[in-house]
Amino acid sequence: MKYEFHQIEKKWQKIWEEQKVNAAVNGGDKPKFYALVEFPYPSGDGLHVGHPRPYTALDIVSRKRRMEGYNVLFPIGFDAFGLPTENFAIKNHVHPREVTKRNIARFTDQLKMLGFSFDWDRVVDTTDPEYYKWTQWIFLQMFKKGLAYKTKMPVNWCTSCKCVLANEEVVNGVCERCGSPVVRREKSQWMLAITKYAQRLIDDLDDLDYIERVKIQQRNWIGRSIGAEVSFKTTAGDEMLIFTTRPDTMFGATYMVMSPEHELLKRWEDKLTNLAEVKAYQEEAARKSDFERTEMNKEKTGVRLQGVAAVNPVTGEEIPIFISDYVLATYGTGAIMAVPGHDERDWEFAHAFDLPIVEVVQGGDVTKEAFVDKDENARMVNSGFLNGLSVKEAIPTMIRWLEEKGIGREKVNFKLRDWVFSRQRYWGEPIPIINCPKCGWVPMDEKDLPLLLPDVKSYEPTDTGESPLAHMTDWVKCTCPKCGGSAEHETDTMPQWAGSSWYFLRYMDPHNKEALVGKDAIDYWNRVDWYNGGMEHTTLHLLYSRFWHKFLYDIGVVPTSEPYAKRTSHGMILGLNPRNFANLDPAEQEKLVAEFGSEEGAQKHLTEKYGEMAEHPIVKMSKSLGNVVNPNDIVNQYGADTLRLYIMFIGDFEKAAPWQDTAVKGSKRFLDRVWNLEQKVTPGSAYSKENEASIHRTIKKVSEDIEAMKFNTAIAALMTLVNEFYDKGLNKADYQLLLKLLSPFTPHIAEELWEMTGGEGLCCRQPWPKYDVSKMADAEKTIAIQVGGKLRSTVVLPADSPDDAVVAAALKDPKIAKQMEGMELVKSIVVKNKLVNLVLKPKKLDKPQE
RNA sequence: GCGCGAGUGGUGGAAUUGGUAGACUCGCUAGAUUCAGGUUCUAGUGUUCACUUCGGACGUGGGGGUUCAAGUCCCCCCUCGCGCACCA
Repeated sequence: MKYEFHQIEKKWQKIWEEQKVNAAVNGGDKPKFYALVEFPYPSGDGLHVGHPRPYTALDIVSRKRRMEGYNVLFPIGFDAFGLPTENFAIKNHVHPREVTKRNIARFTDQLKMLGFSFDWDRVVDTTDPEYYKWTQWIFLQMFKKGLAYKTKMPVNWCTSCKCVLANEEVVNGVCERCGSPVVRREKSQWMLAITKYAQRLIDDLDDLDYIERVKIQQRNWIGRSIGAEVSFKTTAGDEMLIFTTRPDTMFGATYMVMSPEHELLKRWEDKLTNLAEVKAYQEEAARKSDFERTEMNKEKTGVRLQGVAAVNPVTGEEIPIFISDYVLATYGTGAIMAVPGHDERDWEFAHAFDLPIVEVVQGGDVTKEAFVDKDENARMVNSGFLNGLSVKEAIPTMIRWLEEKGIGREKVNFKLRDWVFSRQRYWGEPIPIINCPKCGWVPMDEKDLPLLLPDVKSYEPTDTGESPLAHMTDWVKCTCPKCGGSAEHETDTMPQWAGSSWYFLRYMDPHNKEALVGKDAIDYWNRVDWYNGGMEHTTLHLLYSRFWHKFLYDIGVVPTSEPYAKRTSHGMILGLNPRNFANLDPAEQEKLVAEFGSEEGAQKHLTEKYGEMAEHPIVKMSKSLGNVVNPNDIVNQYGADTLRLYIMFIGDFEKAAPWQDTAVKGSKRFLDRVWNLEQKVTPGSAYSKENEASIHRTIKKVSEDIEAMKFNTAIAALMTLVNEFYDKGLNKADYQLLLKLLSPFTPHIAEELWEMTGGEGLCCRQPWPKYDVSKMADAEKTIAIQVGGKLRSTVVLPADSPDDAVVAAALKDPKIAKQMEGMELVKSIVVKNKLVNLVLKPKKLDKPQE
């Protein structure tokens, strides 16, 4: 019989669905396990081969857990609000809802085709009013607690999406999504006060089982620094507040700098004698995009304020104030004390403007460069009452002094900014807030939720920055819930990150009409046990959802302050670059070499033709390069099991890996061999003697590797086992063991062969095999014999042979005997069951050789 | 610049309480089977010298070091990827 994967896969997918083998139950005696993968954005392109990598990984874990007796919740859903759908809808004159429906249907088919063991009765769709009702509800709770507020502020404006972006969505000054330039605009926006949770978001990372690089990235993003806030008197009469991490260096503060946007500047207008110059600089700074402002190695520019100066509180000296765009309005207080001796930027600025540089910490040469080491043991100089103290002592001494004088205090500062939460687009959750001319911003009544998205004729974004909803006068007009007067709905919508910030809770209780999640359900499932997702979400979705969860914890909705016990991350699937010489077909290569003289010449030609990108043999998959792999094609050609196997075998799960079409057939070949192996099976209800040790070793290896996400080596171990079965023969018990181990990876073929060999019930419902360490060891061991650390021979000995027996056997070995000629044994090292190393030295000759 | 990670055959990648480097694939070579096939099987495949045999030398980005023994530990250097980036 042939391995007819198409039929087999359809057959078992149907049976699993009918028998609901993957349904999670809310409650029961089994231990619970909640495995989560990031739900997809249902794009018009359908699934690409990147999707199945994390899905297959947690599918394997989930299937193994079920076999181990867990009640497993492994759900899937769709994060379906967002710009691509809206843009597609605009271009093709279809309603985004229709587009979304079609895309979800397509994704569902594709996901089912791959045999993932999702519980399809728990599918969540963020654009479903029954779902976004609760997204809106959470927003209302945040509003009521003062965590959601509207404020006028400079925002990131994407010139192409015509929409504001959160800081997290701006990458190198361009839009994370479309790559267009981002400019600064003054706009009134809804904000979420994530900064109020900054401390907890950092501290609580310590107890979580996240891979380290995720923790590090979140810590860096939140960016906590400890220092002091100090107010400096000015000659204008008011005070200038600054933040510094180096209060110890205050005696070295020879000037001040504030950002061009600083609010004090407005108040000082009548005192500034060079106001025109100041204004010109402000305008110049405002015109620059984020990218221009943050370009590295930038020359320091600025303007000295004439007419106002500050007073250094420790030295009592009057020092000048500058404005410069190297000081950011959005960090700290938007102003700094400049210590050019001990800060690189200040040093550069001081040099450019010929300002005095004072050394206050010993250890460098401040005439040559800033000495920035925060060496705790370095001594203070030129620092009045701090002189002679170490940096370590000087910091608290200075803070105490500032507190006594009432002009400063210890202060923790964060890089994290509040979250810009409104978008001027159509396809998102409407913000359930009403603008009343009398009462201001008023929350909608909870019982009026969901606030439905209206059907609009045109959802094109506008250049004015107004939401498309603003044109829907009927929808906009409403009555104020507070005073009953006429009022207006907020017309901005929520960002795409809103719906995904709590979706994992909805899976626990997806059909609940009374609450976002029922108490029984949340008490039972508690939180996600294992969450796998992309590194690109570390400072976006992962951070946002932790924030929302902490809020929900604070208002008593969820029982845990953290949503995910464990977080792992997969590497990207890359593609071969068809424009790189190495990836051309041989005929093409030959032709180019003939034409350009050499491979280097040929590559140079390709680089000239296509640009620098052609230099890289492995690149991201992209439509424009035509190297995108569609999982449907692989399934059609080889079957879902082969795709699943290959995508897990491709390499280290956490690292990026290039898709190679030719390598896929190795996985197919393996499954063919598993299939054909059935012909060789002899009767037997216990593991055969000759395979027993290998079987126990393989069970251990596969079990442990799945937990460690080392799927590639787990599969290699299974391949080795199959190779051994071909060599040594196998019985039915051996074969069925193989099928059980294979079942999480390639469930369809495992199920079919299980049935063919007369296995009872379903393979996926068998208990996960156990291993016995005492049965893993071979009776005989191959011992390596080294001389001076170099392998010279091997010898086969009974397991656990005593050291002296090993040495004796080694010395008897003919190859070793040859090595021993003219030498004597100095010492020998034996590593049990592994090797013996003989250390030799030349024999002293008793009599001269003839 | 700072942080994190990584450099191993023709290729994807194994192997770190230091203990036989290259498991398991792809590719390639030879043979067999089939013979229109992207089929299957057997043997081989790090480089190199010897090649009649035994075998020898070298080999994990480069250079030092520790050790009976180093891909693994220590010091210096180079390259690449990712993240952050004037954060006071």
